[in-house]
Amino acid sequence: MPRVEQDLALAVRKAVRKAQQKKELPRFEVPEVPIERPKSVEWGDYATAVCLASARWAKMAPMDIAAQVVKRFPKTDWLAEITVSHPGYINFTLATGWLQEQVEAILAQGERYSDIDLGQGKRVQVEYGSANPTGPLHMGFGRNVVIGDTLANVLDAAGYQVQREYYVNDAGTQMGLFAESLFARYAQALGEPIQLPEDGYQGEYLACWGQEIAEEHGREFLEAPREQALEALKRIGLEEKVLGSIRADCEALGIRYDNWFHETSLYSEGQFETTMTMLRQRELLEAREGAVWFTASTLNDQLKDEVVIRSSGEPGYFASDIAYHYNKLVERGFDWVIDVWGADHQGHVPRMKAMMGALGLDPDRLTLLIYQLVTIKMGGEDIRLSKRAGTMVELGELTREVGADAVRFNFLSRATESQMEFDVDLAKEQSDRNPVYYVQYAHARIASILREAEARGCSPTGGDVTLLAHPAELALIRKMIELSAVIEKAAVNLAPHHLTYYAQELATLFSLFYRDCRVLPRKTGEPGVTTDKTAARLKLVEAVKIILARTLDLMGMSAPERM
RNA sequence: GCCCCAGUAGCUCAACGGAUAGAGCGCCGGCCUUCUAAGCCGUAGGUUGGGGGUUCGAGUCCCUCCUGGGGCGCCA
Repeated sequence: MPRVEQDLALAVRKAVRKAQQKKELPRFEVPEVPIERPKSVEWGDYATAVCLASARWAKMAPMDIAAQVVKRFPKTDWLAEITVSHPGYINFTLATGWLQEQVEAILAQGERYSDIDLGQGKRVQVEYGSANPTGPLHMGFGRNVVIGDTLANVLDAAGYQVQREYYVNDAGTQMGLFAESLFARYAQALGEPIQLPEDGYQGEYLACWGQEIAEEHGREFLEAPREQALEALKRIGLEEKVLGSIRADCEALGIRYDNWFHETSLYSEGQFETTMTMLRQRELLEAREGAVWFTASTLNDQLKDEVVIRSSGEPGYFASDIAYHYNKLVERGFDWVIDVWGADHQGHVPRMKAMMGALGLDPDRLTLLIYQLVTIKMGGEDIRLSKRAGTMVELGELTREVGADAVRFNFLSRATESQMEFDVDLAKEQSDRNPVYYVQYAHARIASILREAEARGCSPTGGDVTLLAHPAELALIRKMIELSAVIEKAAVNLAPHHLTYYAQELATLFSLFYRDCRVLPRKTGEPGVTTDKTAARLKLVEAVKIILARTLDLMGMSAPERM
């Protein structure tokens, strides 16, 4: 895996020091050396503005500093040209030979060519999904699971050891309400005139599940004591119905999990007691108004105190979150924990950070990744989603109608901090023109070329990559080596949306190559392509297939051989 | 009232503090006897919500105002 940016930054730093030793530059502290990709080819493959930033410390014109740095730049075989341009940039152009070698390197290293070692094996847990388990996932949660799953892929590629977790909130009042609602639907299915609780879950899905349970179990739960019946329905509803549907929806979208963590286990295994004791010892708990409070206001006057144990004796959600995160960071010892949360939970972030401090943990070990909520447009109207009111579009339904790859791409192509509108009608209607198909089409075309090559007996074996000198070929190679930088950017900023843009750019460059450079000899007439060039281009095309497939894989999408 | 996020082309959205702000969709016009036309080429479209400031340099950082979304519960 090439680390061009890092090598360049180091070399620039070295050159400045050398020039300073030779008294060609005055002594000054070298600032961070930013390496960027210029927008125009006339500025080379990479550029740095470090001389512009240094000008005020060096008390010299940026152009003059740049000239001195270039003079002392260490010799390398992978750079062809180093130039200076106004108002003081240093521009670097990669050697053609080095670029061509990367094709061989990609073929040799395969899909892991672009992986980096940013994480150095650190153990990170990404928790995503984790909706209240009281019904099927709605569309809005698609954004949550797609961001989380893709981020996990990216961090894995960036050298972290990743665990993917779903937190099942199977304790608390919402579950109780769910059980009562399900009981009512079950009873109604058997002809009993039992009303839904006032704040109960109204969704159609509960009526279906009630019906199913009535068919499977008959009047069993009507005859049982109410408490016992509610417990049984809660268990059946949660394990069989809710989690069953969530697992199915995730699977349909290609969302993977390594672990499903049940909230109730925090109580049954003593985790909850342990953390409460810790907080008590640190004098952060206070009994007041019949409840027990976490006195966050003593830690930070921006914060309000928070109830941890309600006057009913039941722990509140914040209490279980403390225990849960203690479990992740201390008991299970993850170096870093990332929770993917919707913007409706943002108010919870400062409390969680304060809680980390209260437990004596470094707050940076916990990242709360907040994504802005999705607004749904259907039939030209904005729809408000509410599971309890039953107005929802189910994620599974969306996946069936629009297709998993298109759904993922749609949710993925926006930065997490920007609001997005999902126009369901447009997504269905335009599924053929969705950019995801553009990327997949490029992959399918490559597969087609390779099939055709085999049928005609053309082979890449012995292909000489130094024949790959056409501008379209070199542009493709340049884009391929960029994937490492994209993975890094996505991992550092927790911004998986960069992948979608990269994928489109790579596909575009392949399309241009396809237009300008024939791979296989023409069947009839001339001019054709020499055998040498065919072999070299087959190597290039195979490499592109690897990088494109890897990019699609990181986004959790399929790389079709035919379309 | 206080806190968080956003405001960029007709629409949906990009842009590590860097050079001339970019894509897709949509509009209009071209290109299939040749490896997949789900493709390619061309045209049009912008005072980056308004106003100040910091900086060699601001869509990006700071202040302020306006607009939209979210939060401020013994729900999660």
